[in-house]
Amino acid sequence: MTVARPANRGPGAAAENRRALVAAAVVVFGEQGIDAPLSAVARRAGVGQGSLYRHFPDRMSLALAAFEDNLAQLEELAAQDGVRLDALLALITEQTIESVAFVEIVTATDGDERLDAVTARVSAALDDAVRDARRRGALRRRTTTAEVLLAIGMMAALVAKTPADQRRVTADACWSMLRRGLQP
Amino acid sequence: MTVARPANRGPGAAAENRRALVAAAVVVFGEQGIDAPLSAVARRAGVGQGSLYRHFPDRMSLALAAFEDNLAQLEELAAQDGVRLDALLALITEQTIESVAFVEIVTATDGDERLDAVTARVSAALDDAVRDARRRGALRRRTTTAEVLLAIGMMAALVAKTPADQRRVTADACWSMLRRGLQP
Amino acid sequence: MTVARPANRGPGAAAENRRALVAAAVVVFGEQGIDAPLSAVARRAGVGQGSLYRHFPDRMSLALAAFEDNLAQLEELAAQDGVRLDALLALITEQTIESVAFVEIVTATDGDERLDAVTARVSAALDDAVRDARRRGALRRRTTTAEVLLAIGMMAALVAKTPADQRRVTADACWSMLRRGLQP
Amino acid sequence: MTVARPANRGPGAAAENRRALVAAAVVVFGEQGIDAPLSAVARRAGVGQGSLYRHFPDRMSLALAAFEDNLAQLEELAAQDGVRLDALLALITEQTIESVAFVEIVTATDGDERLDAVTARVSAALDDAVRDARRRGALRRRTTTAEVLLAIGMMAALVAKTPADQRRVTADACWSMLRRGLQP
DNA sequence: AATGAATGAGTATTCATTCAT
DNA sequence: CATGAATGAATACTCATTCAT
Repeated sequence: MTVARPANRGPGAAAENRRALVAAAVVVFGEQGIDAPLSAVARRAGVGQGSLYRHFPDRMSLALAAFEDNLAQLEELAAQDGVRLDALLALITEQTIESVAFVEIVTATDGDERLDAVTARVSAALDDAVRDARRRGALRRRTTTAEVLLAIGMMAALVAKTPADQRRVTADACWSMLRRGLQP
Repeated sequence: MTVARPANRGPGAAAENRRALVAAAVVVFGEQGIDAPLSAVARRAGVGQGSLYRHFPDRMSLALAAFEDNLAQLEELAAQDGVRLDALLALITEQTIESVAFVEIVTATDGDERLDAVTARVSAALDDAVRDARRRGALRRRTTTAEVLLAIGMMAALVAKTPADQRRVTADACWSMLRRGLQP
Repeated sequence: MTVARPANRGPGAAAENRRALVAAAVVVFGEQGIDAPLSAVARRAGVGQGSLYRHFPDRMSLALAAFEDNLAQLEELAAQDGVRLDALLALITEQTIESVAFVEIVTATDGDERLDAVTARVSAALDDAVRDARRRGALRRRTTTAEVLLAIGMMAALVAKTPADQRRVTADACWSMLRRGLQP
Repeated sequence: MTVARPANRGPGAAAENRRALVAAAVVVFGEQGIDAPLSAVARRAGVGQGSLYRHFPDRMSLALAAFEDNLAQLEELAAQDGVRLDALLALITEQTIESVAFVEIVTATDGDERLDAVTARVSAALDDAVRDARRRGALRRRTTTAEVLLAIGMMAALVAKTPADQRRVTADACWSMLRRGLQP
């Protein structure tokens, strides 16, 4: 007895599925955190579980794809002329507030090397602005990008544990203290 | 369906069981975080599931018991004459390094009021030292205990996400920046 | 290490405990039905689990004791001069409405012989009134007590499945039909 | 911790699984009542727990599916020309005798609206026959379908509490009295 | 290459019953 | 004889992952 099979949109749907999965992951991870059920992502994407696994063999690869957008935005902003460090930090803060998972991923503990790559990209995106801020006297002499990343990490880690409706306030309070720690 | 019953060490084992459960919880939560399976705690304590639930009706009550020791230590230290804020922060940092779960609890998001009590106790333990530090000029004028708690929160949140073997280094780096943010 | 043991009121408390257990059972079974946790009964009675088991080795023996009162009331009423069947049925109906468990026990399916004894007592309590009702022409000729018990059983079984706040209405509706079935 | 995976008969097994689950539910619920462990149903169906939950997200949906057959039979019979109320009641009685759970469901107390739908279907199935019986003088004037349902409810509630081997006798006795209550 | 059903291990929680004190 | 803690079996439910079609 053959069971009614729903539409199999065929190979052509591959790219479309991938996009849908990423979009769904952004939302689901953003709402429920990085431990959200993958089935929820697949469901929201309107895509079979199997396809999810084909495109993204593990949770991390899906998460990375989901937040590639954030990274790209950051890099794009960083590439603009005369962008100040504050603007970049503001963007990162915004992204953090919007999605718990973004932080959970970036500060994840698994020895996954793909994460190192992410950190490297963020670091690279900040590098110029850090140097510029140092020159302008907005940062203490000898402040490294790593230190700025540390500050970001602290803010983000705390904001991630904060109920959504208080995140912005918390983030502001964090920066208010951290900025004094970074300034000359 | 009555089955052979294993040893029932009797009510006399109650206190011992409780201790064993708390000890197990310290280890298990410390290693796996606050979401660790309760069955793992029971197993490690060598105690039946039912006994765990009798002693600690929910996860939070077990967690609180597990970290009561930390709080007590903190309060004891705070009660000593002439204790400086740095010493208290050092103790908290040490506790954080030793157990992920401690932070997860303290910074937990659930509206559990027992957590507010914990925060209140930490706050109370720091209060005198904060005032003293302000007077000594070790803190900026008008720095509140709440701000100190914020700093602790950031440090702890980040350390909690750091692999065990790098926690101390990370904690030091955090404080190095946070201290500048707190000082005049 | 000796654990603090709460009051052991000693053997003298036996009778008192028994009474407390029965009273608690009436309430708990009445509210939650015959499958209520025995621990709830012990707790409400303020008596140890062990004592419960000593007095009542199984659920049924506790249940029977709990509803002995109902039976006694019925027998008492039945013993009065000139009592009509209707009065007895009204009492039984009232008891049914008040406690689901009463029915659950009386109509229980287990081959427990103690239940047969209960049925026999109810039957005996009704016998005279049934005979009288037949004589008065309030029951069809040849109506047996067993038939009356059947009617009671149907009413009770249905009422037992009815939400508490609709039991009285349901009971009335039942009797309204059943009475036509019993009358000449 | 990936373990050896047993046969996955594939999606083709879906319909077959569903059927097996329903069949198992009929038996298990019929034997043990509506509170039977769902795991017992899954086991008897030779189907994974997860599949059970996929097909039937809650106990009630499984139960309804299990007794859909009974309803369908009833509706089919009701649709035939010139069917008498007695025939419908006989069928219902037969179904009741065969499965405790059928009654437990139909007379269930939860406010589940799906149950109201079932009651409505039974009611609809009886309506014509009730009207006809009234016309033929087989029912008292003004007897409503609701009253007939009440009679069914009483019979069923009692039969459900009767040991399997005495159900038929009990059911006959019930109807014998109830019929007098329904007739002119 | 897509689909979505199948699978069962894992976890939380409850409760009847036993037994040391 | 009372006490109440101990025990673990039983059950509901979820979800990561596999795989027939």
